Amino acid sequence: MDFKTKLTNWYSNNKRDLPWRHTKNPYHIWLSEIILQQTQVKQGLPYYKAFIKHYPTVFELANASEQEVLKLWQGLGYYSRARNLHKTAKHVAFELNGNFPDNYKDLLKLKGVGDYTASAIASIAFNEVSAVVDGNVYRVLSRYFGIETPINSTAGIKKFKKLASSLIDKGNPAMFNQAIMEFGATHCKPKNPYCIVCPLNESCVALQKNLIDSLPVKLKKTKVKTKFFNFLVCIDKNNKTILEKRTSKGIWQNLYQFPLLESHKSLSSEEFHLLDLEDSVLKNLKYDYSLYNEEDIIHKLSHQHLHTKFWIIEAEKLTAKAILTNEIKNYPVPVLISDFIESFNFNKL
DNA sequence: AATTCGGGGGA
DNA sequence: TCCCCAGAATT
Repeated sequence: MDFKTKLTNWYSNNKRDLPWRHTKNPYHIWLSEIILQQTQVKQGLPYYKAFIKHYPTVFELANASEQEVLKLWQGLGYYSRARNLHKTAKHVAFELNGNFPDNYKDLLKLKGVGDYTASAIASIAFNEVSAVVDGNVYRVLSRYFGIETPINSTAGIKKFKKLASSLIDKGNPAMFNQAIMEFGATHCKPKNPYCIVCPLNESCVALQKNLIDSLPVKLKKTKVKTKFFNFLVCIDKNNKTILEKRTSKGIWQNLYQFPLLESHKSLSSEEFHLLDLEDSVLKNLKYDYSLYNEEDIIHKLSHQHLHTKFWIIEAEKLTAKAILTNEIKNYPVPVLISDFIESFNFNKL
């Protein structure tokens, strides 16, 4: 038996029952692939179900507001995926009459669709022979063939795409692509893979050479930066508060938060005045303040550690853009903010 | 070629 | 802690 036969046989006996495996609807396949980018099935599954329920077709998604889409995406991370999802839905619905492109080349033109996702949709929804290369494929192929080229180098990206293309089952590209990914996800795992009972173990180079734990090779990532965030949680006698939209580039674009002031260090309660309050929502306002958390809440992103303090600001009457605190739930917010909102009882004041 | 985008979970 | 996850876009 050759590589693809052993792999697809394993898949037939071991695949998980997942909702997007019961359809060839390009909208459903596309939605699942966007959600699953850099996201484990367990984490993405409830979001997939929620999106299908709220937006049964690409037209409902296209007609939704970006804020509503981001709210439904809240907690999943990489929010550019949600913004691009919405843009592409509008494009498909209004420019392409609701029809997704049906081939790799044209799928690649869609916002948020790169090499992996274009191959995935083309093969799974349209049976095009186009090999996917995701994190699972890198791991399976680097181990089986004993390839030490870094998977995130230009040479590695080309080599593994070419190798996967040479292995794909041209008679059933949809099954082969899903099989190799599923095999990587549940069998040829990063830690403690099931080599003893592996259908490919007789010919796996990494297993023979004891390289399982050192493959795949990956270039080291950049180091994490530390930032100090101070959120101003304003509350007035009318039970109103202030949320601001993050409009600039960077993390959490188009999500909402309490007014934010950054500092160069973690501030104590006595150092509140070190914040640049002149240019903040507190300008020309009488207020009392208190520190909600003495210890920094450290919110860890992949490339930033956010040392966070929440300052409770009580005022007589907030001006301008204040909203009722019971309306907060309508706004998409980062997990850091939603965790605070959950722990802080606005109604007690 | 490197960096920037989140958040959850495993060992 | 560190690493990984059905990667893409930007610099």
